Order: sequence, then C-alpha cells, then structure tokens
Amino acid sequence: MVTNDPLHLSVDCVVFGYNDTGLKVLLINQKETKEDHSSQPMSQLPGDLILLDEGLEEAAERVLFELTQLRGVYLKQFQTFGDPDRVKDLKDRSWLRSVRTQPEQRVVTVGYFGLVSLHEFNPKPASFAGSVQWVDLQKVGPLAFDHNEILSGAMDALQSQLESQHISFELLPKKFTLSQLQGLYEVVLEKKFDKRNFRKNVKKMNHVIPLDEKQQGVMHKPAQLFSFNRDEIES
Amino acid sequence: MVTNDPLHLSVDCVVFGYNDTGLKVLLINQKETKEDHSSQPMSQLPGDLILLDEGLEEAAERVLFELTQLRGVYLKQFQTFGDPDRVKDLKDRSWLRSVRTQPEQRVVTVGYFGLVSLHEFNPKPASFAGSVQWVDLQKVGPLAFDHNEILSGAMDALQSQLESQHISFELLPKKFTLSQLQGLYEVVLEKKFDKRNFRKNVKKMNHVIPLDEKQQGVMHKPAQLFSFNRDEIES
DNA sequence: TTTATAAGTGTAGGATATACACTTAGTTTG
DNA sequence: CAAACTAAGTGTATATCCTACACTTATAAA
Repeated sequence: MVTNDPLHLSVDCVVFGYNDTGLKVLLINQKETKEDHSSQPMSQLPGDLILLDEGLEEAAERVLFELTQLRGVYLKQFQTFGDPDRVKDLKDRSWLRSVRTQPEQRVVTVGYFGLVSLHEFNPKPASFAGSVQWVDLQKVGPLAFDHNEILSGAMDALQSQLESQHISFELLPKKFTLSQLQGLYEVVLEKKFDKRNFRKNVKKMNHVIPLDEKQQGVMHKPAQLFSFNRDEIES
Repeated sequence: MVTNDPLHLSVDCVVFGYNDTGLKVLLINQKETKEDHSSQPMSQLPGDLILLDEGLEEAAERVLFELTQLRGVYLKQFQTFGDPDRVKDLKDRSWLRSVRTQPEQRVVTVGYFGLVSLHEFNPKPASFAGSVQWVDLQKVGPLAFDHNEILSGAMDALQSQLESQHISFELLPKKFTLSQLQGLYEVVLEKKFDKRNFRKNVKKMNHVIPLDEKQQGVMHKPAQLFSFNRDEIES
C-alpha cells in the first residue's frame, strides 16, 4: 500500500518566566547552518515533532526538557496553528533542511504556554549554555516561522486566564510578598493597580494564605510573606 | 526513502443550534457496517481528516458542508484532542475500518465549535435525511470515540465566551426580542436572570439596537424587535 | 541618630448589582 | 363586544462593590 505522509504534528512551548525584573519568554537560538552563512541565526520557541505514541501534553513536556532541561513546568494548551504555509518562509527553509528528514512537509503545531518562577534557584537552562535564553518580553525581535504569532496568542491566553484560573502562583516563589503578586499582575495585565484596593481583593481570595514569616535583609520595612494553597482553589 | 506515516489530523465540529425550544447539537448517525451487526449504530460529531493543502478552519468549513450541507456557519477553534488512544476503543474500530484507508492510524483532532440560529428557515440538514439530526443537549447519549469529551469542551468554551465575545447573535434570528436573548443566556449559562435587570444591562450594550418593529401574531402584548450591529462591537 | 526605602493601613463617595410587582397591548373565547 | 389570557414592559430602594487618596512604620545603611 502506498503510504501518503499527510502532514506532521509538532508542539511549541511558550514558557513565561517571571521575577522582579519582569516577564520573560524562553527562546532558543538556532545554530547556524552549513549551507547558509548569509542570514544571521534566528531565535525560535522550543518545539519539535511529536512521537507516534505520546500524548500532546506529554510531548510538550518531553520537548521542553530535551531542549531546555526544564522539568515539572506548568503547561497548558492554548491554540493550534495550522496555516498550510506556516513553515514555508524562505528564512526558515535552510534551517529546516538541516534538522528534518522531510523538511518540505507541512507541519501543524499545538501551542502550549508554560509558567515558571525565576526567583528561586535561578532555573537557567544551563546545560545548553548560550543556546537557550530568557528574553524580556519587550525585547523579543522577529522569530522563526510564525513564532511571533504563537507568542502573541500565548500572551492573550495568559492575560485572560491569570485572574480566572488562579495560575499566578506558578510564576511566583513559594513564599511571596503582596508587592510581588501585585507586580506580577501589573506586568501581565499591563495596567497599574492601587496598592490598598489590590490588597483588599487579595484578602477575599481564600487560597492566598498569610505566613508567620517576614522578608529578611531588605533595607526597608520587611514585608509579610504569603503562600498559595492549591487545595483552597474555587470559592 | 521510507516514509513513515506518523499520524493523521482531523477536525471535529460541535455545532450548537438554538431556538425557543432549547439548545441543540448537530449529530451524525453512523451507518451500520457490514461486518458488525451486533452493536447498534452510534452517533458522532461531524468531522473528518483534513486535506494536505487546506487550513484548519477551511477544513472545518468543508467537512461541515460535506456532511451536513451547512454553509456560512460561525466556527471557532477551541481545543485539540490528541490522546494516542482516542480512536482505539473497540466500539469504534469496525466503523473506522469501513470508512478509512488506514483505520488503525492514530488521529489527532482539532475541535471547532459552531453556532447556528434554528429560528429562521429551519436549516434542517435535509439532503442527508435521517443521517443528520439536531439533538437536545440534555438528551445526548454516548457518542463515538471521545466525542462526549469534545462536546463538553465545546460547551465550556461557549459558556466562557458568550458574554465576553459577543457571539450570542450567531444563535438568534436577525430580528429578535429581549426575551429570546434572555432565554438564550439562561440556557447557555444554565442560570436564571431577572427580567428587569437583564434589560438594564442590554441597554448598556450599544451593539444591540432597537428596531421600529414589533412581533406579530402572538396572543399577548407584542414585543419590540432588536438586532445586533456587528460594527458597534467593543466599547 | 538620621536617612532612605518600601510596607502597611481606612474611609468616604460613586457606581454597580440585586430584589421585587404591577400595568399594558394584543389575541382568543364566549 | 366584553372578558379572560398571556407575555411585554417598566422603576425604585438597598446592599454591595469599586475607586480615589496620604500618612505611619519597620528595617538597613550611612
């Protein structure tokens, strides 16, 4: 029987990292290919073809680990991108020829966004040295393929889910201050909040619980620490 | 070169139809297969494999038309389902063997939900007689594959988007009464609204515009008719 | 001890959400 | 043609929520 190879399926991960310096996204620097020294190497989102026997989220976890050594990241599917020409741009073809056995094949990709706290133990994707980097969201330039569009879709999803889905704690350290929480909301939702009103609202969320512990080593009044209670979600 | 046929991609459409008798979903009755007369034929969502050179939404439109003769339906992608075993259930295999050239192949499907008004010109998918039917949402039984799960995902998407995305008019006739609009909200969001408060809120939406026209032929005070202004959306 | 820094706190006014019942316009029936 | 039936249409008072706004406090550094 003639097997027609209809199309390929991949996952792409838009991993957001947050710390007090802002919101970042995890990008991979393409290695320069032998055949094309003219164009400077581009950045892209971590992503790859899925295997025949793995689920989509499983594929996203595997690909993210293989490319960045990150593990245990909160991941959520947000959109699937299937324009027939999404990988056909000239700038992308030579890179594809260097890594794919069937570089001309159409690829549909399932987008996942991921959330990581960059506060604690600095999860720098170390093993790949310069090839992986956290890039400030403001400073993201043109990416390979349709990855700017995918990034923008992920940002929309993050914005619309931050409040309703109680996912903010994925971007914060286990113990955090209310100023950190407010800063996160301000960066993600791109608007300022009034400190007192913000704190009034947080008091109503009974999954944000105050700890008997204070910030240390800051040259101002130390803030009380809080943590999230995953069980207490809803209500 | 050995072409490995990695997997197939399909679209499935969850088309919601609304009229004064409630919210329905469009289902297809599988034809009984020659090899298996024991199990009664099941219902399923309209869906099929996508073609090599078409976009995802384009595929959803084509498949929906081919299977139900419906055209020009509002369609929106909501989720992609990729469990490796999602088409491997025993009940589904004989049907797949009767319609697919590679029935054992893994299939990932992109889910679209669609919205149709069942008020005007009764868009009964006539050409396929008994094989296509509008089923009351309450009365949907077990469907083929993971289609109950897909339906439930579509319902979640519809609920969460009805208010924020101004899509209710896709489910209503061009000219509608405020009671119809309220009935729609009540059925989709599964809760009751106060008539006066509901109308106060509608007055604030400046994309709902009153017409100089009344209901006719009803045995009570005729209601004023309204229509949606697609341009006026936002604000 | 002074200074610098961000943490932490309350209130008043405006806007919004909720709860609630009677009158009206048209159709049907006797 | 009068009475009965039905769903449409309408306003207000109360409670709740949102918004705007400025000073005091705890710690580290100088």
